Amino acid sequence: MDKYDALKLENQLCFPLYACSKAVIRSYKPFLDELELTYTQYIAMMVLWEKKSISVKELGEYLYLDSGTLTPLLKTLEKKNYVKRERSSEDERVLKVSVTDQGIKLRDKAVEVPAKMGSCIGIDGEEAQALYKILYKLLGSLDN
Amino acid sequence: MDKYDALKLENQLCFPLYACSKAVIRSYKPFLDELELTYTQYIAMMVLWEKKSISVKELGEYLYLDSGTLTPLLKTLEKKNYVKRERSSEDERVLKVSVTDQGIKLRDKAVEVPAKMGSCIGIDGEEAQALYKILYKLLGSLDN
DNA sequence: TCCAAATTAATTGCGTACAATCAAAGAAAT
DNA sequence: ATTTCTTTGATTGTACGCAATTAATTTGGA
Repeated sequence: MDKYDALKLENQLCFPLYACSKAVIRSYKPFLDELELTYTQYIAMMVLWEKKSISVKELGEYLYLDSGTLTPLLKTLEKKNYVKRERSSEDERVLKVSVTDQGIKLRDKAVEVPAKMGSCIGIDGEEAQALYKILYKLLGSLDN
Repeated sequence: MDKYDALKLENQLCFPLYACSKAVIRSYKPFLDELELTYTQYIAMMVLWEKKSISVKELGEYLYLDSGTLTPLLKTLEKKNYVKRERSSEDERVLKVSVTDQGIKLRDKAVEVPAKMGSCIGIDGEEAQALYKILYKLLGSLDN
């Protein structure tokens, strides 16, 4: 009809993506507050729990985040005693981030979070599967 | 296998959602730079182009954003002469935002953006449709 | 060996996000 | 009319996101 139809909010794919992402992160907040973690800190801890020790660069590759975001975030996690930051002795440019004992303890509390969140989400398993698949495809096509 | 499987990044639905949202916004940047708009300013302008004049509260309802985000953003758009901000005479609490002539001109440049973006997205129409539908369902279930 | 290029974080600066609080204005009730 | 409640934005403070720049270090030639 209208030559400006393409600019209507309801005709965008980006907008529900953007709004959903924020809505989901908002839904995590009450659970993450109990762990004193923000959402971004939570996903950073996820990688750290798995890898135990990792460079800032590698961590950024997993999370699609750069040092401008990660440096202050990791300093905050260090203040909370969840991680330790130290330069690699082989290559002084590399900063290795590793989980502390406190950080490891946190994992047992955190393991409850995904189930709690799952019950907030109003789509069924099949849709979640489909969503997951399309999102990773889209991510793969945009990333680089 | 592992009792901590639920905490793996690849088992989260939230993460690709979060990463995709940022990746898409990043992809818009080169096109929006030409209009001197950020992504959030762009979607705010979308609503304003449609509605011509709207209160901050209503705008926030469309965008799922609060005044803490919108007030500084709208002041920036006002500095760029794309919008005008003035109190309603009927109810002084209400601040009406309206598009200026400059703002209306911008629409003709912006109308090219959705097509340009479309060609960046690596999923087909059917998948995009499915994604759109699931995202709005999820958004509806979380929002309140 | 020495120097240019590349790698890796840190820093800076701007623009969101959003919770929490505040203040002003209007509405509603007795 | 006075008080109370509600609505609406603005403000403040914390935490991202990310581009751009800088600094330190290592690597890879000539």
